[in-house]
Amino acid sequence: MRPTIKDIAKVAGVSHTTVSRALNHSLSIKEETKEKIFKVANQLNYVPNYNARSLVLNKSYTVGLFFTSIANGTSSSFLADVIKGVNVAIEEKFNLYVRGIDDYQDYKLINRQRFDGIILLSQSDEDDQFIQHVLDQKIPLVVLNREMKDDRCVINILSNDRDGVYDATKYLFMNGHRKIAFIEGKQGFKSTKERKEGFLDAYIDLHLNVENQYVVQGANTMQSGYEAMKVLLTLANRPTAVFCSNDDMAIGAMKAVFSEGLSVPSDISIIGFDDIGVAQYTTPALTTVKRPIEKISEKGTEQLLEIMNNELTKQVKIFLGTQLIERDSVIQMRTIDV
Amino acid sequence: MRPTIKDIAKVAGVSHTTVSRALNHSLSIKEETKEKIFKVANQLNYVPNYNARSLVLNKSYTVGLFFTSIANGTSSSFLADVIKGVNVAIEEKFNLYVRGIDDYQDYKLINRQRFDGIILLSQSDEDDQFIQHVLDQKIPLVVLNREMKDDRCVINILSNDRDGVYDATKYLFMNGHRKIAFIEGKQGFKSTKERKEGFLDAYIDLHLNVENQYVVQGANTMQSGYEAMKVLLTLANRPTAVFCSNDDMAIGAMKAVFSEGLSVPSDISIIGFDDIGVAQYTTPALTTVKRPIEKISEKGTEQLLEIMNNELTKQVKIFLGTQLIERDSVIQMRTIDV
DNA sequence: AGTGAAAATGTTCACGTGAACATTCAGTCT
DNA sequence: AGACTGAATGTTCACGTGAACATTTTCACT
Repeated sequence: MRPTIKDIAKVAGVSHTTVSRALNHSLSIKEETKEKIFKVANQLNYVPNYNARSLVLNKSYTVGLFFTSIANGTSSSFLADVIKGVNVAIEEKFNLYVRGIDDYQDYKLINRQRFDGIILLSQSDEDDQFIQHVLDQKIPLVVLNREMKDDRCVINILSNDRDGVYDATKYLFMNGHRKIAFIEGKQGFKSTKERKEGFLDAYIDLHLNVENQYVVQGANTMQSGYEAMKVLLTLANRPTAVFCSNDDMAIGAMKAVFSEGLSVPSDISIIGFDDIGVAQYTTPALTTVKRPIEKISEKGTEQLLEIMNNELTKQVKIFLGTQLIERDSVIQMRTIDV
Repeated sequence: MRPTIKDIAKVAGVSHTTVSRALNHSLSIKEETKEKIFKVANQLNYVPNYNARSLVLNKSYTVGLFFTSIANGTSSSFLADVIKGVNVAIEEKFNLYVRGIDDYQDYKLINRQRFDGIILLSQSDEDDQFIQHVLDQKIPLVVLNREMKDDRCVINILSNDRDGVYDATKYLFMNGHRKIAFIEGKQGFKSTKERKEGFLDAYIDLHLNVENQYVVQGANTMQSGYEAMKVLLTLANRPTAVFCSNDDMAIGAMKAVFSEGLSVPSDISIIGFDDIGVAQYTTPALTTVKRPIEKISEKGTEQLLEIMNNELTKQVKIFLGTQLIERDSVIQMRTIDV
């Protein structure tokens, strides 16, 4: 059996409380005693029992990392980037649990005893129910990636997708494009709505006529991007540029263009969103809007740890800027037909 | 404060042990009492305290999912596929804990009290130290993705990379290629070695002369594939086909070919390994060797749960086959120069 | 040396659960 | 009816830790 503080106490000839205090660096322990206890602890190869500690302190040393869904609509690179970001910032003593909200039948299992804090990568308004549950449980919460409109006490970190799309659309315009199509993301995702709004705002500000047929539904997957582009290519009045709500769909869309014997960007310019790893390795390299998802995750984790330590529940909303990454999938139109 | 079994006991007018027994479906509880207790438990919205339970039962309800490293050398798609696979099979009551081995300074924190079972996606022989630690702790273990040669008690599930590469190399040969180059994976990874061996075996069996300059080092990243291919393209006697140890590098390699104004597959044929999501959306679509990593993860999780429940430590080694996926990045050579 | 205060350590208890052992109860057999 | 049996439930304790409160030790100051 692995040693407990009582075993250490016996060997060191002190009471178990003294050991506890020493290990927790209490100030009222003589330096000498402390050293002795640490020595014994090391000799016995002591490891604290987190379950017992959790029980008495009512802490879990666990941080939950939740996604709206892990199986559906969450791209690999998104999942991986988030996990990497969180891993950078999280302390070793914390366990990191990864799950999709949709894996849960019942939120009962999500409570203070099990989670010291929760990071939610929220993609859909439907997560609100989950968020409410977490808040009810008074579990420190950080919501990333989706803006929380109401004034509930949460840390909210996100990228300004709307502006990102707006700027990208304008960029297409500045390059002479007037017939700009848009491939939407997965229905029900907040980012889908945000990005579409950014696009429409730009369209209006640029005094372009919004043609319904230029807005096509996708589902955030490469396949859906492929299919959506196929539809756009059948149009009599074909667009000269297509904005795809994420890079995965942009990759699918490029494939669709090639499959018709057309070229990117000569025939069709394409812009994506996210700047995933492959984006710079496609041919042509994908012009896209970089969303600092790893940074967001890292920052969010830091904020969460801060709340967990200080117990103060300040409310913060941080927008991390997006950035247009110019690569080779957009061409400058020579003839501008207004 | 959330209710405990003692609160339930008080309301139901029984002892807390009776409540405990009822909730755990003990046979020696009258059906009537049991019903009453469940009713009260539901009314009070009772949720068991896992910390207390863990303390007394010495179980953690936690499964650890470990990677050799999360930040280095593990591709996004690999990470995501594994997590998805595990999530399919794991039961709701278990927490899933994700970390890279290299995030740990000290394995002390990895012990039976914290982990009921561990799934290791092993990529390097250096993981052996970790494996030994886990075995010493008598934590049920499943090692995926890398073959364990010795007879220690583990479940070992993996794909037969060597055969996969062998077959793919032969496929290039059958298509008339004689000058076949090879881009190695990240140094220190077992898969790197396995795949290289498969390649060399094929080379020998096909009576080809192994040219040292045809074997170039990579690091599993797209960038490294790009750079490695650049080197190959400078050779006086340029290869007609290149086998890349993973798809990421294949994507980088393709980019390198294009950047020289050459074409895939007309000038250079390329084969990858893994069959990641984008592989079918590159242009040309990437011919590759499919490795069923999600299946491996799912299967591994099932096996782990089995051991954890039955307590019996059987030893299993399962090879899941790889499969050559013919797409468009390999061309049949017309002139065969032996 | 004696006093008092602060520093250092010890004793006891609680956390929520489940197991071992103890007791009660209902029903059966003589 | 009394003794016995097994089912049903209760009592007590342990798990490992840390907090509250209690006690002892140390040391400065008179």
